[in-house]
Amino acid sequence: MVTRDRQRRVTITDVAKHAQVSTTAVSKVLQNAYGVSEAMRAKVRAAIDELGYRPHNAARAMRGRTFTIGVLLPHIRNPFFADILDGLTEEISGSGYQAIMVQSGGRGPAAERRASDALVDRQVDGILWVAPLCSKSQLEKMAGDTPLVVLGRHDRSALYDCVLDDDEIGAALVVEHLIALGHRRIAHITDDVGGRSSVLLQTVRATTYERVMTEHGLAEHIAVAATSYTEEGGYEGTRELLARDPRPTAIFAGADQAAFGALAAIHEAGLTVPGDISVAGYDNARVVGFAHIALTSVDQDGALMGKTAGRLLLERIGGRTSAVRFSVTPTLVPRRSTAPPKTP
Amino acid sequence: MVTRDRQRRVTITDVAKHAQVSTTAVSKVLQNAYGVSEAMRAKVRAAIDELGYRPHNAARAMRGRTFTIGVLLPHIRNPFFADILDGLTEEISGSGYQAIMVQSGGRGPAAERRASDALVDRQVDGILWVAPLCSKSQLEKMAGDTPLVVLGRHDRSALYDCVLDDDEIGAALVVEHLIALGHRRIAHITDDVGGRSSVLLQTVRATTYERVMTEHGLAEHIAVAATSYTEEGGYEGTRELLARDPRPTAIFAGADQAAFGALAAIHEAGLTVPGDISVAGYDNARVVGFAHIALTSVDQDGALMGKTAGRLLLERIGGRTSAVRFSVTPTLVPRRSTAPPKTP
DNA sequence: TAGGCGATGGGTAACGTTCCCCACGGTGGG
DNA sequence: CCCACCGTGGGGAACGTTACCCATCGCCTA
Repeated sequence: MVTRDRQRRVTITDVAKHAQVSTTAVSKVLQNAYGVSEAMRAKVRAAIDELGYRPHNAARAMRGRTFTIGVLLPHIRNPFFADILDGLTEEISGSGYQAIMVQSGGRGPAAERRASDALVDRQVDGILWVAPLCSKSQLEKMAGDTPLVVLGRHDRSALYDCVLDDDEIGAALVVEHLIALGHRRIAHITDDVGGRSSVLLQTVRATTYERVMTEHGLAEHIAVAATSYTEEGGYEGTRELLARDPRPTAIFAGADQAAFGALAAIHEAGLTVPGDISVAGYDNARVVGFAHIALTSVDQDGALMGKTAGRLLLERIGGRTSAVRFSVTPTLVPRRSTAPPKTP
Repeated sequence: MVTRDRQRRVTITDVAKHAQVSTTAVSKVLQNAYGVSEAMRAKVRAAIDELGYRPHNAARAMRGRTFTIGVLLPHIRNPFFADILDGLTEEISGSGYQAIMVQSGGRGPAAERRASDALVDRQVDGILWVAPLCSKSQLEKMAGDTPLVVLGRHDRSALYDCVLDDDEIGAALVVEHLIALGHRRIAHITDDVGGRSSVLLQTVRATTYERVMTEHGLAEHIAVAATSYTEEGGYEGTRELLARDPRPTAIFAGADQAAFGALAAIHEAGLTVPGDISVAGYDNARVVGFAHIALTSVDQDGALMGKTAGRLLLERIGGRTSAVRFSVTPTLVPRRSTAPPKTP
């Protein structure tokens, strides 16, 4: 490998020389530390501006802080994650921290592990982990190294904070909405890529679906397609469900993305929404209200969740060691994709 | 701020002690450097495994390399970016490099600047910058610090590589497709958030639209709504276009996301697609084929572009200094959202 | 007036890694 | 037999920043 002849960076030493003070003084100004006179502050600030100095992150990292927050996302295809990230960005902007994202999903637990290691190795000051699949003990191990906030997972730990929506309420809202409309043959599309652990939100949604169906005496109509929370998953799952006889009159997809795939499969089968089949999703990503077929969905305020996660992370970085659990209550947003079933 | 009592990391010194060799030797093994016997290699490898050693990234960064590639995306809402990232990830997986993402857009040029600075400050070994808005001189300045590949921008530089699709061909394909169907009043939705520089792909698409219209004697029907490549932008732009009299019979949205917004606005106005109005997008993000209304779009193979960008970046990091420009030829994917206009 | 104290500024040793050197031992050719 | 050379391994400085600790100075109090 050839060494690039990049121009030498401006360092804290250059600033110190230029301002005719010590590097320590410059560092103190940078940290807003105690024991710096106003005159010193001004002098150093001027030198920094004049030279266009920017702190060298790696050097800071060697001393313990990087002013970086790592975000682990399964992937970036789900628009709901963008809402979360917007909230996070809003919260940490102005705090001096910068968020970096890494994709954790798509290639199984080994990839997830690699991605989380990558953030730890890069010495980020805190990690927001969205929908982790790994074990609680692994999360706690990481929390020992780095302040950690977990989003979208139903467990508790004394070592990290949890931000989630109440998926039991959300899923129940959908199923009860469909039942209230008169549906009985209501099917569900779930994600089983990460297994069926009860801490995973997809498991909670699926279990709640089954519970509510049973409570309403509809246990015999329970029909679950276990694919994934993606367009492809929704498409395949729906094809599977449509092949059953009698076919469902409503489909509750565990995520909006899967619901999109469901719409495609239904259309391809020559059926209409909501005429022949009602479809509901979950997440209420901004796009679903804009879609041609406005999708009934469950809103869980991703921006608020992201914002809260950012706040909790900053608190933890600031020294809080007690654990916090923040849960938002989801609401149903009925739109045109759900309607009473045709009388048979 | 409280110092966390995180357990001390395993360092190269620990490995060296455990293997009873020097730190230099361990480093050499890590680098696959010349001058290391097979026995030494094995001994060090064993010690590394036994201790679970992972190199400390910040310390490496101080010496020049981080094994990190930075990706600057305007935002993560556009599913097309996910295709690019998949390609990049595929290419660099196994190379020892890790990609980290930063959002550059959403809050104007200052935010873009902050995001790019963040990556430079974090000493990434190379940067893939998707759809930058800043000036060429700023890009070249960055390229002096860090190997740079720019994706989706119509310029050339001796200092960085360019990956793009031929937007002239792509836009022409759409407009000619609509004209061939019999449309005359074809409108366009463009993005002018980043200004109207001719190096921006949105400008190229808009200019090409006007050129092809003119070439077909349809100059008087040119109608452009300048909003943004988002659902909201497509929605607002379409409302604006629908208010004209006579209203267009076809809308070419410069991006799929905007096309989704257009579909919503058209539906809201009580019109049908493609019955009353044809709609075409650009990017052919995977989701558009799945949507209920399958959208006519332009495919530019984001995965290939991402993969190529990754390759070029690795080459540049490896020492290549000559500039490369890689252009994919887009293809039209006609779907159900475009059809001949109603005879008036 | 001496001693102490608070406020400010600086010297310097780390942090973990790499890489430029140099040392050492063995081998082969003159 | 001596010297040059090659293959291997190690010593140690350097990267930029921070934080501990000490020095200095001016002022207040006993």
